[in-house]
Amino acid sequence: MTIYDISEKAGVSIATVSRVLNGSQSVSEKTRQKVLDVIEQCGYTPNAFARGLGLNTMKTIGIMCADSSDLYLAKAVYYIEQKLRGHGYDSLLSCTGYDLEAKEYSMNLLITKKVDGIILVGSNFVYERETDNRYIAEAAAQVPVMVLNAAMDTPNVYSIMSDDYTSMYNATREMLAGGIRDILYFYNSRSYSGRKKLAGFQAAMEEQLLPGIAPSVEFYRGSHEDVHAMVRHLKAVRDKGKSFHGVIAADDTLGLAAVKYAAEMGYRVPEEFSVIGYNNSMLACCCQPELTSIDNKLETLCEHLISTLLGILEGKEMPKKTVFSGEIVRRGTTRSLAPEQTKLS
Amino acid sequence: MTIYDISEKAGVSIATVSRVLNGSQSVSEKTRQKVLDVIEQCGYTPNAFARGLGLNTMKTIGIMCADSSDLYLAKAVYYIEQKLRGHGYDSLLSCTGYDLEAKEYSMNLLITKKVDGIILVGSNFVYERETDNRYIAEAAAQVPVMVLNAAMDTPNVYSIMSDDYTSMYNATREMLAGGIRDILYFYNSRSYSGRKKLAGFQAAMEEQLLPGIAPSVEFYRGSHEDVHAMVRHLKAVRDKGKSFHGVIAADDTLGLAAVKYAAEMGYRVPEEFSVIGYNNSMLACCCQPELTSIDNKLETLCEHLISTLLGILEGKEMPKKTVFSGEIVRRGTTRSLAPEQTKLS
DNA sequence: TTGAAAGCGCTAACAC
DNA sequence: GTGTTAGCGCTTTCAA
Repeated sequence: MTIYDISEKAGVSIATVSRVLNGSQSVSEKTRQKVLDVIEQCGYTPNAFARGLGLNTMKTIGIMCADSSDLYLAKAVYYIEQKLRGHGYDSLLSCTGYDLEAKEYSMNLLITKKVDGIILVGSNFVYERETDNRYIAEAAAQVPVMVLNAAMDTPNVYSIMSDDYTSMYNATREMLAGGIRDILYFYNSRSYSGRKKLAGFQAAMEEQLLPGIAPSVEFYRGSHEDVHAMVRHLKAVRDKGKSFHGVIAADDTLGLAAVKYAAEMGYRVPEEFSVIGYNNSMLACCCQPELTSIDNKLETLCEHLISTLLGILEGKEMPKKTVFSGEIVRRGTTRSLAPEQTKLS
Repeated sequence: MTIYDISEKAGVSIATVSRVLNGSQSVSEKTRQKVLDVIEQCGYTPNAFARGLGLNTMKTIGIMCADSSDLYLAKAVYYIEQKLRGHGYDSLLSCTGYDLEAKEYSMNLLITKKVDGIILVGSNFVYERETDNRYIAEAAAQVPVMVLNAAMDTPNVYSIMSDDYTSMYNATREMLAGGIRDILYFYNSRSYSGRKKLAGFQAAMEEQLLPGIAPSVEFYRGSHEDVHAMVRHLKAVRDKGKSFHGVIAADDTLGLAAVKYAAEMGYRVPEEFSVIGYNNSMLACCCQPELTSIDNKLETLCEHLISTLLGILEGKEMPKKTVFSGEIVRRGTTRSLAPEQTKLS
């Protein structure tokens, strides 16, 4: 069933059918009705490939995501897909994993499929070394590239992010204000936002520590889901003699592991041991006591990401970088402070 | 940059370029090299739309998923996307929500986009009423439809599932064998697999209860992520005078809520209160004590789903229905039984 | 308001 | 082994 069949049955030319299909004004009401009737009756739908060929777009956006089963990334993908479809765009999903080569490969595939834009979900796509980000710049030469949670100063690359540095800085200050000095920073990613978070922690710590003393940080390499391995990691740190009574985690899963660790060590939380997580995911409510965590306004970020992208696709000038601030959500793993106490001297 | 440009620069016809592109044998090594050089040098990539139009496929599979931010569904989507891409297929993701109309709409969109097949992730796509499943049958008239975790006896619809009925039946028997009689079944979905699980629970209970006494079941309607609301729901049940010392949950989130509930009520788990969850997700390791849960082998299901789909697309005859059995993973929320005790008299 | 016809860029059947 | 050419099904000038 093609446009020719319809035009024939309706006794008009294919051009007229095409006009009806595309809602052109210059078709008489009578003709339109006749054509619509035939279309309805035949259950005809235009061939998307042919249309794509003519218009050079199939209204599809490529979404790249290292691991869409990660709680946080999955939510982002979900928001993004929903909002895109609300605007008539389809989403081509590509779960790339964390390996650079795989990312480059996926990126090329998406470009080959002629998507109208690419969204990088998660800051792990942006590397520290300029050369490792060339694949993004190359893609951006073809289509607009949106980056969630990371910034890149590259033409046609747009960033939407939360101010992770400041969020972490404030969280650290707050824990310090609560009287905890031996804080361990527990993280599992050296991504763009991972680096910002770490820097925020270090900045706050260095204001308080004696000069020359480095803040404690621990990098966890294992599976992002293996809470037991995270707990083991913390125990190993302790067994090596590094003592800590507070953990600031780059992620709620790590934070939850810290809560479990505290329980296993017999610490009372938050009296003897404090924890702050990141992302304010459902995990924060899954442990006991519940986890204080930083909300980075994911849905807002995604909304802005999409509206920026749509603007670009319409040819509008849009901001290259949009930054929102995060917010600490206090629960049971941190001591509540009197308002004046939250300010450090 | 088109195939014409390449053919011209290489001094051959477009047919030859096309042959090189598609790895045809009947091209002399010399010509092939020349063409490849030009392609490389120009950075040419074939236009996917034109190709799609000619071949009538763009090697794309539509993935429908009510909520890809759900822990379980997200994992399924992840596995499926990975395996598809491993076989050269792209994934068009559509998060439909739980509303029937939205599902019908999304399904049509995917068909319109001319995907090669559709995968329904999660049993909530299959309704109890035959007429509500017409949209699936209609789609299946166009392309193969794969259903994860639900069965449908419809041409061109293929089901891959875990035996939820038996898993739940066994889990319930095991809790009964542990000496708990006042078990509450806590669920939040009347999907296909939701109905099977419920039936498994009821069957096991009815073997033990006095005739005429109905097993306790509670349906939770709230957000799938709101653990607090789930706990409140359980408290409300208790406040209405229904007492229970065991919870079998249709989902780990509900199970985790039951563990929280027990803690808030001051029950010792598992001595005074038992819980079994479902899906064996990371949540099972997030609560204290850790949650006994049923593993339904999601990755295996997804693997078989994909290989079945690929078989169908190659024109092979494939099984309409594939069933795997689940497995109970025992953790801290159930009493461990001596082997002979696990058998009920 | 309508129609004829020229692309869009590729594949594949057929001829050489 | 290589080239010619006819589609694939649509959009969009340009004329009428």
